[in-house]
Amino acid sequence: MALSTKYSPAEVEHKWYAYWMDKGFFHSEPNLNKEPYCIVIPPPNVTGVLHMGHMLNNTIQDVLIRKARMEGKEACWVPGTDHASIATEARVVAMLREKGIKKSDLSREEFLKYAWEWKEKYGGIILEQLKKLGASCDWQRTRFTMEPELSEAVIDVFIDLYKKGNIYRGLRMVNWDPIGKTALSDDEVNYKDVQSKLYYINYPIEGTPTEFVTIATVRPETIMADAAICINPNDERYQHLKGKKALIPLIDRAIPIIEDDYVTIDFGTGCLKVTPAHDINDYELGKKHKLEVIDILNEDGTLNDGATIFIGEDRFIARKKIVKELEAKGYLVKVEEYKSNVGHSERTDAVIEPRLSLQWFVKMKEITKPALENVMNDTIQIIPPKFKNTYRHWMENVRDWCISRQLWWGQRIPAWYAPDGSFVVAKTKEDAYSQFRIQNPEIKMEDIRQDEDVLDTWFSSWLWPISVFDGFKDPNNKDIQYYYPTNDLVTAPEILFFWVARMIIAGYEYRGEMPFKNVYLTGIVRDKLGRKMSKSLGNSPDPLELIETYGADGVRTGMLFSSPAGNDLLFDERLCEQGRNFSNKIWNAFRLVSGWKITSGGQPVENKTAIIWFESRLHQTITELDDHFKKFRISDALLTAYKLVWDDFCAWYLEIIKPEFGKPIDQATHTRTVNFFESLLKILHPFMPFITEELWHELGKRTEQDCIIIAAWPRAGSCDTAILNEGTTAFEIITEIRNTRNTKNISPKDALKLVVKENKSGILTFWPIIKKLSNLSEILFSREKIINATSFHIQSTEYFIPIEGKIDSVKEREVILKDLEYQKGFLISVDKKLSNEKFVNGAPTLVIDVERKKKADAEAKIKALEETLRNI
RNA sequence: GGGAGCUUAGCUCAGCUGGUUCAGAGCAUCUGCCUUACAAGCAGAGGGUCGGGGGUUCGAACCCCUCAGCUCCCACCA
Repeated sequence: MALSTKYSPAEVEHKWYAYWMDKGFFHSEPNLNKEPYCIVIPPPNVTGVLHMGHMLNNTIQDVLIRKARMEGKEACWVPGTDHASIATEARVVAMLREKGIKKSDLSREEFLKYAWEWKEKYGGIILEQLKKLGASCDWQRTRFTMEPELSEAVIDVFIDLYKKGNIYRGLRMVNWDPIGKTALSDDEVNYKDVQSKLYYINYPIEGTPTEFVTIATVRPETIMADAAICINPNDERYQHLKGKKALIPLIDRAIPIIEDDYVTIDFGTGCLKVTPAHDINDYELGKKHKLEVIDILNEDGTLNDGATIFIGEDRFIARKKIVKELEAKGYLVKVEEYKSNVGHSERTDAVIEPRLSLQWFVKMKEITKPALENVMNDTIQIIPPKFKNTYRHWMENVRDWCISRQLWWGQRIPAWYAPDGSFVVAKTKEDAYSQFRIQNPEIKMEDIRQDEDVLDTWFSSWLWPISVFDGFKDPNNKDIQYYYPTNDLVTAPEILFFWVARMIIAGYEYRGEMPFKNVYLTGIVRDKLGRKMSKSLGNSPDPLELIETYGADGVRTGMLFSSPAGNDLLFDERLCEQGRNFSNKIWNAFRLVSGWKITSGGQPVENKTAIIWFESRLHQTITELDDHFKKFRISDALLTAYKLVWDDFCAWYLEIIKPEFGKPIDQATHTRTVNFFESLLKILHPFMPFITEELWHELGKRTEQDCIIIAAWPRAGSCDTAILNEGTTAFEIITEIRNTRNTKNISPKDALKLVVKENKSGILTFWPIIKKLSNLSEILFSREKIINATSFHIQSTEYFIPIEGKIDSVKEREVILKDLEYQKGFLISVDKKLSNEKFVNGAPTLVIDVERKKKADAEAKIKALEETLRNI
């Protein structure tokens, strides 16, 4: 059956993925005879579906793991998902709402039952999608951050940190998400520029109702929570107000006018309303001046009784109503447009409300020390290194980490409370009970209740590189001893602090060792206009559709064609098209090679040369590839392989050895060519796993286990630079001849004669190749003048192509004169350099030798050109 | 406000220690080809004052200063 000229990936991909799984090639167990290589996946949210960021990220990881596997390492890629407490809980709440169930009507247990059901049903989608991409994860090791063993680890770590005094409970201003109804850590808040309004409001002075103090605020709905007006003590304008009181409009509550140089004189009106319950800075100011904290908001962002007016209204509706009333009663002075930076919840996008509450915190100062040190001294390497500074900046200014969340989906905080409010931290209620009994022998088991809150998701994912290993708590556990520390971590720079930094902290805290050696930070995938790909913009292509259109190999190569580490990737679907075209090119090269009949006849001399030449190119390229990989230049590695296959193998090598149509190829050349093809497939396999596996099996008879996925990565051998240089010259000659045909309108079918103007003819072993690829009838070597010929120069050698009647001597002269002019100019600049004493004294001899050679070459070429000119 | 980075061909980007013809690659473009592996292709070609200015150096895309534009991270002054 004739093979189609188009490669169709769809049928191949499913087949090989299933085969690899079936043969257990993805699975890894500790093997002391082999060097381990381990990657843990950045666990995607259980709520997630595959997006372009995942595609990039996981393609890179798969390239690395496949390369390691081929290098004979015990390659282990641990997959899994993250329970993502806020995001998942929000999904489940939404799902319940659709069913007409309110979360508030459910008990904790009932809700969690729904949540687990949801997770079982939808939680694995993304992992299934990764398989389509070809991700060679060890699926037997799939982990979930909330499975029992991992959850237990989280609780143990909490208790341990508490005992060490690194976890505490405290009343703090936290970022409150009124939609999620939970506290967020600082990192979960996104600040966005929002066009808002600055309201200037008059507060009457107590006792002198005609006198006012004007403040400016963007949040007029919080005036009922005001505890003071603050002025700068040095502000000349307000000296008369010192010691007086102001009345809050609408509610007429008197508040003191205080002084603090925190207030900027020339900002706004120079008067600041102080609202300790609803602003972080005001809270600090309030503490300093011992002001009353008046909380007027409920946890869902509506006004509470403390507000005394507009009770029950949403904060933003209340704002409008209050403004209206202030205006009606004459308190509103003016309104200005104002751009302010407003915090939004990363998960729900709600406007963050600073809120005072009791939360749990991790003290960061001490435990971050080894994590900072070992990144700065490159024990852990961050690629690209520019992120080291960002990392250091964060680590040096890190604040305590708020880890409690007012949610149900997650690991519940192991703190237990007695009716009197005292608490203990314990793994079980029984433990807590016995601890309480020491203080209070009267206490009853049923009086003890557990903290309602759960832990921040990152408090579980920071243990991921440790907790993914079975039985990791056992000090003699083989898995963790063998695989830890893992090798490379590939992730997006966005989660450098959320996750990467915290994993490093936990790694040193709990294993005394780094969790991974290298952190490779990918870029952010943007569209070709530079916008971040997002659902709301609708500018992100569906990865699965892309795979369907271009094949997984095509999409993988498309992603990698332009993704230097840490630089954003402007994704263009055309890159995938290029990847698909490359698959097709490989496919067609295979069609050519597989279609040949083999003869036992002799090997043409040009084939011998071609084989020596290509072998050198191959080895040279493998050396380059290994270097690129070592430096995590994945994109460069791919491009290097791409050029080797397309240019060197297909365009040169195959064209040289290709027999005339219908004629057979000699056995020796065929065997070597198949070997070369196999090496190329191996080099390509990490990037394009499917087509390479398919062709690997097409190219030879294979046993069941003989798959390219575990074939040995080619070793770089010696490389004959002399032959490579000869090849380069030969290809230049061929290109010049083809160019001559193009410009002179000579058909490739008309044979030409080439005259080389030199007496030494034996240097280049490539003459037969030149003859074949440029369709020459003969090649002559002569010092004689050649008439009626066009010519070109390669280095200082001149070549003639006699073409009767096609010579335009005026044009020929022009071309040569132009070249001559350039060469003369070049010679002058070289001469100038060489006659510069400082250069000759200052530059290394190697550089000077090069300049001397340049001079000699230029002189020879000028001489040759001048001679040609005389002959035209 | 603090920090980091970017600016090289129409586009996306390499350029690693200042020195080989160093001004590169891929894509796109143009010209000619459906030539028996491939038009998802083949053979050629054109295209750049390395953001502007200044300096250091025998020598600068690369080091320093300065100006301009862009991006990201951190902080959150009402």
